[in-house]
Amino acid sequence: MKIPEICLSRLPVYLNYLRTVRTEYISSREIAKALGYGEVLVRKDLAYTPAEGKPRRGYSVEELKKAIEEKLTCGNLKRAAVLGAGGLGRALLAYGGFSRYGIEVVAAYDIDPLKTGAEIAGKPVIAESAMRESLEQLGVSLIMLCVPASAAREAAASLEGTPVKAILNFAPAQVSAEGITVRNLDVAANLAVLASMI
Amino acid sequence: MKIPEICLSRLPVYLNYLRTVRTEYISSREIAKALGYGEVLVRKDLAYTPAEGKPRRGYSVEELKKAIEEKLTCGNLKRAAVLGAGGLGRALLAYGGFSRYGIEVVAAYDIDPLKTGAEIAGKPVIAESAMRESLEQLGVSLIMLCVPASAAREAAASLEGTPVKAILNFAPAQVSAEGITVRNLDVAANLAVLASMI
DNA sequence: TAGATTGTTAATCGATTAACAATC
DNA sequence: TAGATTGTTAATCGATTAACAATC
Repeated sequence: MKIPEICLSRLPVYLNYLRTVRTEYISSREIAKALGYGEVLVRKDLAYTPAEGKPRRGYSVEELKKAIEEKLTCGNLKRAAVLGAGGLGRALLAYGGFSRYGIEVVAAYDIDPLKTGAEIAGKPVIAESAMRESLEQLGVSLIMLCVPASAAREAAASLEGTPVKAILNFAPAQVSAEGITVRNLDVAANLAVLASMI
Repeated sequence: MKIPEICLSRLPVYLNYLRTVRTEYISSREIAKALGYGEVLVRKDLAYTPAEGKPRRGYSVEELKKAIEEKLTCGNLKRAAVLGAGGLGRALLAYGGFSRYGIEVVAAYDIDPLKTGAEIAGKPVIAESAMRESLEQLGVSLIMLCVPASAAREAAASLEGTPVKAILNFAPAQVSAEGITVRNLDVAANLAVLASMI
C-alpha cells in the first residue's frame, strides 16, 4: 500500500528519536510518549516500513532504524544541489545535516558571476549557464530553490528536461515544472503561522 | 470560530499570490486555479478572515490582502530572534523576507565568544549569557532555534520564563518548553520526504 | 499460564468537496 | 431579468483513535 505523505513526514521524527535510544527494543507506547503521538498512530506508521514488532518486546531499535532509512532513502544516496547562492543557499550548501537522511549536497548554481567560481564547504558554486550540463554530470535529482521570489518561476522552469525530479522551493511564490514534484518551504511563512497562533 | 492550523498555513500562500494580482477584484475560482486548490476550500479559508466577497464580482484584492495580513499578524509587528549563529542562523538574520509577514528579526544569540559582539546585516550577535536580559529589552516573542541537535533541548529550556512565546525549531530533535509553542522545521527532513516521493 | 504488546478492524473525528439557496 | 459568484449545509473522504483478537 502506498504510504501517505503525512505519515512519510513523520518518519524523520521517528528516525531522529530512535538514534537517541540506547536500549535494544522499544515499544510503540514509549515512542508515542516521547514524541507526543498516539501509540496506535505509531504502530500504523511503522507498519508502512519493513520492520515488524514482537509481542511483549516491541520493535528492535536497530531493525527499525534500518527500516525507516530504507523507506526514506529508497535504498540509495540522493544528490541534491542549491539553485541561488544567496545567504540561505550558501548556508544550506555548508549545512552538514543532509547526510543523516541519505542526501548529499554537491553544488550550488547562481546567475551572478561574482558568486560563481568559488567553493563553499568544498562544494563548487557554478554559473547557471553551465547548470544543465553540471546537473547531468553530477546526477543531481533534488534542487533546493533559493532564488528571490521574483526569479523563482523562471528558475523552476529552467529545470525541465534535466535529471532533477523534485524541487524544495524556499521562495514565497508558487512554482511548477513539467515532470517535477514541488514542495514549498517558506521559512518566514512558517514563522508567521506560529506567530499568529500565540 | 477558531481557525484551523492547516487553513492558517495556507494564508501566506493566498497573500503572496494576491500581491501579484493587478486587478481590483478576484473570484475564488481564479485563486483556486492559480494555487491548485479547490474553489470551495478557498472560500472556506477566506471566510475565516474579516474579508467578504461580493456575488458576481468576487473579493476585493486590497480588502483581502488587508484581511489576511490582519489574521496573520494579529494586527501588530512581532519581534523575532535567532538562537545559534551558525550558517543557518546567520542566513536567517540576514534574510529580508520576514517583513512580508509583519515580523522583524532583531538579534542573534550564541554561546561562542568568537561569534558574539559582531553585527550581521546591522543586527547584533549577542552572548547567550546576556540573552534573557536582551530578550526582555527587545521584546522578542519568537525564536528561531538553529543550534546543533545535541544542544537543542537545553537551549529551548533556557527560554522558559522569557518573553518568548513560540519556537521555530530547525534542529532534528524534539524540544519543548513550559508555556512555549513549538513548531518543527527540519529542512533536511523536508528534502528527505520529497526525495522519498520521487 | 498470564499478561504485555503487536497488528488489524471498526468507529470517530476533522478536513475537503459537492450541492444549492441567496444575492447582486 | 439572467447568470455569475458567494456562503452555507450536507456528503464524502482520509486520518486518527478505539477496541480487540492474535501472539509470544
